[in-house]
Amino acid sequence: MARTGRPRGFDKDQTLTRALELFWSRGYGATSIQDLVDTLAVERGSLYGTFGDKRRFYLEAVRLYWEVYERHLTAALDTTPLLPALREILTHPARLDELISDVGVPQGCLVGNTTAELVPHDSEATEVVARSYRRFTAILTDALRRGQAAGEVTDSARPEDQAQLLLYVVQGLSLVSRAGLDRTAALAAIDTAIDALRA
Amino acid sequence: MARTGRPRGFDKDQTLTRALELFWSRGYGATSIQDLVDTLAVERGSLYGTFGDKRRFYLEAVRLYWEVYERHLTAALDTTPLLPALREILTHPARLDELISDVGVPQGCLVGNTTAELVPHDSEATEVVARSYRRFTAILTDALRRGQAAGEVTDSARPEDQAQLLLYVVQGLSLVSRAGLDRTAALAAIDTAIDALRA
DNA sequence: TGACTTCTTGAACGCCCTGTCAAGAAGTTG
DNA sequence: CAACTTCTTGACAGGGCGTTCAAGAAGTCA
Repeated sequence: MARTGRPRGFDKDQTLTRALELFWSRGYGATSIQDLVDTLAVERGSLYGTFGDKRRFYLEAVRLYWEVYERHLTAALDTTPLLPALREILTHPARLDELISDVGVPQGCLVGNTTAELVPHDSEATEVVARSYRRFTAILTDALRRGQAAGEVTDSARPEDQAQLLLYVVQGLSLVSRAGLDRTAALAAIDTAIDALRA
Repeated sequence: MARTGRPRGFDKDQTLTRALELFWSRGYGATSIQDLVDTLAVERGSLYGTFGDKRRFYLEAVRLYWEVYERHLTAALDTTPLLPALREILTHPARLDELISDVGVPQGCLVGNTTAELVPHDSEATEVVARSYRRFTAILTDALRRGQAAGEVTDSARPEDQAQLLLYVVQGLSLVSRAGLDRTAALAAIDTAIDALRA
């Protein structure tokens, strides 16, 4: 029994990455299948055959986005001292190193954008988003715990609570920046947050 | 010359308020004119005649939302001591006293939701949103300056920067809460932020 | 080669959307 | 009353949307 057939004429991962960029810059609703067909140079039927319908396609892109982001996050926090790394993470919430939106403007965090657009109506999207947030706080909690143990981070609050607060800060910055980024003000606010963590 | 005609059969302000609730709970794109017609019990033509097209209608609702919010914000901060009031503001970002969404779930801040959905593509929306953020930071900056002068708030950072950071926190909390609110964790994070402001 | 499987293509379907418009209803004014 | 203005109603147009599908192309396997 032959299990093979005509091979795909495009690279699945690369196509998903480019779709991610488009979804990221335009949002879910404002990105039509036709937009995807035009941008990806893959016909409708092939997209449906490969990725399922639009929603599945989008959610897959969000998962990929988070996967990449989490890798960067973990790598960045695996250093000493911690606070400069944390500052770096807060400073660039709207851009990943490998995935930069096609417009020059910050597009925010795709997970955050998804939260605003699909949550809480879409339960699957809610799961993906909620899990990303849990992962973020878990990773930061670990790092902050190490920071506290090393005497670098203040122990006036629990690492869990500091991490949760930083989630709010990074998502807030990411969102607000879409409306126009005053880089100086943003940096000053971030430094204020970092200073508050200092032991 | 007669300047009058048949009077409107519905209350304009009340209709706008109810439209605001619908837009708030569903978002711009996911709210169809038909939804509005059904919910508001006002026919399409009347809506178009009164509020213009969908975008103008929505932006008017966002302006109203902000107007109400700003009134509450100003009133809440016009008290001593400042920090409890600030805590109250951070605690309830997703609900206004007078405007509560029809679902039990937090729907976030309508300005934040607009930022995610229409900004930066829609320049008029960007203006409305950016101005709301500027007003928020201005009001909080004033309050924090008074708090610093009174010795209640730490002067280890400039009031402007503290205010900007609080904007991020409130917007981040508001957004993240849509994906499911862990009230205990949220409160702990907010207390962490408030404690960091204490002199 | 021929059978089989998978991918590609692009036309077509049905749906819902925003926005318009003409006819009628409901007021005010003189 | 008649003239005038404004609002209401709901059908309608036109377009874009997501999705499907049949026919053909391009591979593998025996």
